[in-house]
Amino acid sequence: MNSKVLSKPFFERGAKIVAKELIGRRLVSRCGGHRAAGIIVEAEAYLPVNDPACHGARGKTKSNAVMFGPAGFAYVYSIHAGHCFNIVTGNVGEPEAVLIRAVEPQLGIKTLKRRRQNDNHRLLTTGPSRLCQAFGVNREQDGIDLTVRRKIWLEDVDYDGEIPVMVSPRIGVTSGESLKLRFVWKNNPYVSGPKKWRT
DNA sequence: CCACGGATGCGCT
DNA sequence: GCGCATCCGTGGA
Repeated sequence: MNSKVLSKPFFERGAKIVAKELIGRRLVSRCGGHRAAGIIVEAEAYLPVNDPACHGARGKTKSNAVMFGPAGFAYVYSIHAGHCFNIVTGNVGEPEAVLIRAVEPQLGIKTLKRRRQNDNHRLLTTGPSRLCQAFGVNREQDGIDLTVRRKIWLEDVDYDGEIPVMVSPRIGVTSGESLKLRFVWKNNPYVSGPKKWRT
């Protein structure tokens, strides 16, 4: 067991730097009694100030309350016909988070395929809603602690060289489009979005 | 109670 | 690349 769980101090920083540094780390899920893991290849930052796309921008509500709490907790919300998985960052009282948009499947492929009812490897965890479905994440995980090995957690991963990270505008946001807050593992096949924002 | 829209996904062209 | 199915939280009546 040489894998290190990412702890509070890692997340108690700005969403932008956390999003960038999460590229290449490992996401592990034990939700639903089955183990699944993947390498994060795409993440977006949502900022506490000057970011109209952030859910916390128009104040605290029952469903986004976790965003205003301490870092290192899960903020899960439903959208369209699925869910999105976020990690709260920064200070208490300031709504900021990192949205995990895609991972490269690593462990529990059979589980991922069954939950997704799809054999296409690229469609298992590419996109925030697909990722949640594959990893068994739903609103029941809203507010859980991500810094302990319980339901979901994140682990450090060792690499020989630098990870090639590319920056782009965020996907699907209708406000704050000019902000370059999306980070991807350059040329990784499991990154979502238009090709010009993957390479 | 009901209308509305969104950090989406799928199927079809 | 594009249209539309789908669904739940939110806010106004």
